Amino acid sequence: MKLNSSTLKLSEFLPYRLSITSNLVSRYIASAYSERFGLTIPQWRVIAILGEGIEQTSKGLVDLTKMDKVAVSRAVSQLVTKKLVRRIAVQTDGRLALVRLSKQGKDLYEEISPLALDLERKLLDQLSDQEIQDLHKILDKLGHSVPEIQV
Amino acid sequence: MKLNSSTLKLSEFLPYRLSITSNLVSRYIASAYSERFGLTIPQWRVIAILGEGIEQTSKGLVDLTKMDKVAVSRAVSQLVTKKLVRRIAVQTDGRLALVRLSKQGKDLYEEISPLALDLERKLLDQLSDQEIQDLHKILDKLGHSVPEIQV
DNA sequence: GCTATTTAGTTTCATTTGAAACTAATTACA
DNA sequence: TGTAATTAGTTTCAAATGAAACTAAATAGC
Repeated sequence: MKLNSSTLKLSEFLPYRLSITSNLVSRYIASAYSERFGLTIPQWRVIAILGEGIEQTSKGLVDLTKMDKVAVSRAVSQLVTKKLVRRIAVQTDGRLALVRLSKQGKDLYEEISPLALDLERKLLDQLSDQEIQDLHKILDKLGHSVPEIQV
Repeated sequence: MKLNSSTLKLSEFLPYRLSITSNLVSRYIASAYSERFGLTIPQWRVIAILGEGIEQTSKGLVDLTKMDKVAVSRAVSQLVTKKLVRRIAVQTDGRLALVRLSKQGKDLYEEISPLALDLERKLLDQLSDQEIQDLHKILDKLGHSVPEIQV
C-alpha cells in the first residue's frame, strides 16, 4: 500500500478516513440507541459510566466521557427529566452534585449494555483479535499525537 | 489486552474510542485550516477533490467527499463567494453545474496540500508503516461492517 | 408528444453544538 | 478575616447540521 507521503489524495488522507468511518459508526450506534431506547449518545455515555460504578459528579462525568461540561450538563438534565438518574447534593461542598442511576436507570443499563456489546461485536466482526488489539493501540497513539487536549 | 467481550467498559468500547479520537483529530485539523486559511473542513474537502482533477459536478463531490448534498451545496456556495471556485453551466444538461478551482483556488490548493500532508505526518508520527497500513485496512473493514450506507 | 418519475441542487426550518458569559460556592493567601 | 482567584455547573446566543420540502430540468413509459 502506498503510504501517501508526497501526494495528497483525499480518499487516502487519514484524518478524512478516520472522520468518515467514525461518523458512519456513530450514526449506526446512535440510531440503535435512539430507536430502541430513546437515548442520545451523550445520554448513553453518562449512563454507561454510571453503570460501571456507583455515582459520579458532573466533573467526573466530564473527565470520564471526554465530553465537554455543557454536553454533560445537558445530558444529565435530560436524564433527570426521564427519571433515569437522580442528582444528590453534597453536604460538604455546595458546588457539587453526585449523579446516580435510579432503579429505572439501572434496569435500562442492564438492558442496553448487552445490546451495546452486541453492536460492537457486529462492527468488529470482520476484524481478527489481533486487528482489534492493533486498533486499540493505534487509537491510543493517535490520541497522544494530537497536540493540546489529549484523549 | 482484554477484548471487551462480556463486560462493558466505556473507555474500551470501540465506537466510543473511535469517536473520541476522530473528533480530537478533526478539531486539530479544522483549527489548522481555519486559522491559516479561513477554510472549514467541508470547504477544504471540496478543494482537495478539485485539486486532484479538473472539475466535478456537485453530485461528483458528494460521492467523492462522502458528505451530504446540503453540505456540498453550502461549501461550494461559500467557495464561490471567496472566489476560490467557479460554477460552469453544462450546455447539455441544465441541472448540472461543473465546479472548478479558480486561479486563486489552485494557488491555495498548492499551498495547503503540503501542510495537510505535514499535519498527517505529525499525527502518524508515532505509528510504524505497518501500523499505518493496518489502520487503513481496519478502517476499510469497519466501513464495510456498518449496515446501510457504506463508506 | 404527454404525463409520471427521477435526478441535481437549493432553501427552509428545527435541532444540535460549543464558546463565552454567568452564578454560586470554595479555596488561597495577604 | 476579607478579598482575589479558582472551581462546578448552567444559561445564553450564535453557528453548524440535517431532514424534509422545494425548484427546475431530464428521462421513462405509454
